[in-house]
Amino acid sequence: MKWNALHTESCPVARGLSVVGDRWTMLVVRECFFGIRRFDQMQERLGITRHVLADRLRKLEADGVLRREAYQQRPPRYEYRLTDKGKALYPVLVTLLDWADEHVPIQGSPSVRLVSRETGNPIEPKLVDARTGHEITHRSVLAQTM
Amino acid sequence: MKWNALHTESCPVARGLSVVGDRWTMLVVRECFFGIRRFDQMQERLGITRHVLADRLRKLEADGVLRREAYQQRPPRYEYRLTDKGKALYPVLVTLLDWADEHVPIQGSPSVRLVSRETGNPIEPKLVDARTGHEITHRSVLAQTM
DNA sequence: GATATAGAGTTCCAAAACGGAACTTACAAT
DNA sequence: ATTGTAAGTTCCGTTTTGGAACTCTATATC
Repeated sequence: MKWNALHTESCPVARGLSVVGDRWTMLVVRECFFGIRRFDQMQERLGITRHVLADRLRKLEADGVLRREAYQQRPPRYEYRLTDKGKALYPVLVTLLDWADEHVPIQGSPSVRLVSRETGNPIEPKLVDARTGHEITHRSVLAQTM
Repeated sequence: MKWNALHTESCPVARGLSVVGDRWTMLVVRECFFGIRRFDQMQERLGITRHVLADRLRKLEADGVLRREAYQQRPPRYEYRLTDKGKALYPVLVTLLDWADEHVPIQGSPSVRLVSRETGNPIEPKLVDARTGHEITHRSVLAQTM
């Protein structure tokens, strides 16, 4: 199976990965959540090659995750912002961050924690069912094809 | 920056992606959650090349996400199972599934829904703070380096 | 006894993606 | 005239991937 064929897969996990499932894409999205909007800034912060960054930005725009906006004319300059679809990736980013923070530690390096913008209190992510409030685990839940 | 350098990055998102951030890895993990444990079965279901699958399984084992276990001697045959670290990836898989189900639709293809194993009721994933129960959004939360 | 099947890989090759560094284009500032 | 800024593009050598065939050990079948 070619990679692009994932786009047409019936499994939503595969379809999701067809958009964000490569080495750099989620890091670009992360930078956007950090408020980084410009090409050069992303390139320097990520250490990604300019070629690959340009390619990822194009794809993310084509997929509707980012929006390309001119912030000046003469010379034309563009910046990238998350669309609503892009912003909806936040839970994916947070669960990944939470998993890695616990399971892919690095000694001596500063860790990251999530805090409430309001209270400053630390936040502990937990995935629940919106209706019942029960935690979602692989034991309590079943994926069902409709 | 080389890909492997991500392992030593301070950002947990980057470290997480150094383990699961490629085209196939999360799909292999998905298969494991579905109960698929054997090489040939994964290869056929995923349509991945055998070469790449062997490589991913090796890496996932090295990273402690999967465990390789002999299920017979003569000839030696192995299967792969999720470790606790691997099982902890479930929320990442679910948030990705949920995002794609809503934002990367495919016309005419069967959708997927999550249901409770107990009640059979549909489940709607929501990421909350375990302490307060408040929903986690990019507006309410701040990532802070410690 | 010869052949087929199973299962977990390995090997080989051509095509695609990636990393690194320099180059382009359009303007502003010194 | 030269330097700086910003968003890319171009070129080239290395890595990774896709695809198909092959290996190796053992059991099952003709």
